[in-house]
Amino acid sequence: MSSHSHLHARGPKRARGVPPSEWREQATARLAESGHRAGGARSAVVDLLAAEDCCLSAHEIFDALRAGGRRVGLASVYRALEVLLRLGLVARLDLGGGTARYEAARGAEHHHHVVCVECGGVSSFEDRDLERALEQVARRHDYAVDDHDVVLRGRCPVCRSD
Amino acid sequence: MSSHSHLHARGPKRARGVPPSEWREQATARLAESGHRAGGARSAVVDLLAAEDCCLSAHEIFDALRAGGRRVGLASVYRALEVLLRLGLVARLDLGGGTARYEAARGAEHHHHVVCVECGGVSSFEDRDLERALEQVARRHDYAVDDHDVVLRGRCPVCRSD
DNA sequence: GTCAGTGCAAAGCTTTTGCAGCGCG
DNA sequence: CGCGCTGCAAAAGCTTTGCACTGAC
Repeated sequence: MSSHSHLHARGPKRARGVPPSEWREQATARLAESGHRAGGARSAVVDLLAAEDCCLSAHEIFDALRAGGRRVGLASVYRALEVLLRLGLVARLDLGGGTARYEAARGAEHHHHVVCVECGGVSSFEDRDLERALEQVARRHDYAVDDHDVVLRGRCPVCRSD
Repeated sequence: MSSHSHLHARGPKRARGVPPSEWREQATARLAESGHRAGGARSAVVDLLAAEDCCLSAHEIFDALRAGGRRVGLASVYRALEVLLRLGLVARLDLGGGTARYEAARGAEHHHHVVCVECGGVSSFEDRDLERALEQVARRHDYAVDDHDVVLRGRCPVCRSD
C-alpha cells in the first residue's frame, strides 16, 4: 500500500504554515486583470489567506484583521470572499458546523479535510488513490463534474487520549 | 475498470424510490428502546424519511408534512431530526447551499451525492473503489475516523443540454 | 397523573443587502 | 473626478430555545 498521504496538522484553534506567497501574487494579478480595484479590505483578506495554510471562517478572518489593527467590516470580508470565490481563487468548505470556511485555492495542492467531532479541530490531507477514485466516479457520471469535496469525521489524537 | 457505480437519479426538485420500509421499523424500535415516546410529529418525520430515497431539507420535510394535512411545527421537525441524528438513524448533509439536508441512514446502502451547480438538483451514487480509497485514508490517518462525506459538483444532464 | 413531545413565537447565528462616503485609477 | 470598494446598520435565512399545553404511557 503506497499512496501518498501528507498531513498538515492543525491545533483545535489556529496555526500557520510556511506562506507560499506565490498565491498572493497570482490572486492580486487575477483581480487586477478582471477589472477590480485594489481596495484595502480585499487586499487584507488576500494577505491573510495567503499566510494561512488551512481553512478559516468569515468571522475568524474578520477577527484576525481587526486584531491586526485593520478597521474592516464583516460585510467586506464576505464580499471579498465572494469575488475570490467567483474567480476560483479561494475554495469554500462546508465542514458541517453551520459555518462556511474558506481557504486559498492553490492549484496543485489539492487536499481534503478531517474534522474532530469533539474539539472541532481541522487537519488536511492529500491522497492520490482517493483522487484517482474520485476522477473515475466523475468520469462515469452523467453529470459534468468539475469539483468535489471530501470530509472525514473522527476524533483527533489529542481528544483520543482523553 | 470495474467498480460498481449505481445511480439514483433525481430531478431538480423531488423524487421517490421504492420505500424500503425496513428502516422505518428499525427507527421506531430504536426510538422506543432508548426511552422515547411515540409522539405524532416525530413519527411523521420518520414515515416521510422512510419513503424518501434522497436527502430533504428541514423545511422541505415541514412543507411535505403540512401538505399531507399534518399540523406540525418546524421546530418539532428540527427536534425530531436531532434525536434521529444522535441515534445514528439519519445522516445530516451539507451540500453547500447554507441549508442542511437529512436522509435516512440505511446501514449498508452507503452512498454519496452529486449536486448540480446550476439547478441545485441532487443525485446519489455508490462506488466501491471510492469507498475503498476512503477506508485506506482513514486507516492511515492519526484521527480515529468513523465517518465521511463526499460531494461532487457539476452540471446535471438537463442543464448541460441548455 | 407525569413528563416527554409538541406548536407557536421569539431569539441567535451566519450571510446578504442598502446606503452614504472614501479613495483608487 | 467617476465609480468601485468600504464600513455600518438593517434585513434575510436557517436553526435553536422558551414556554405553556397536549397526549402517550
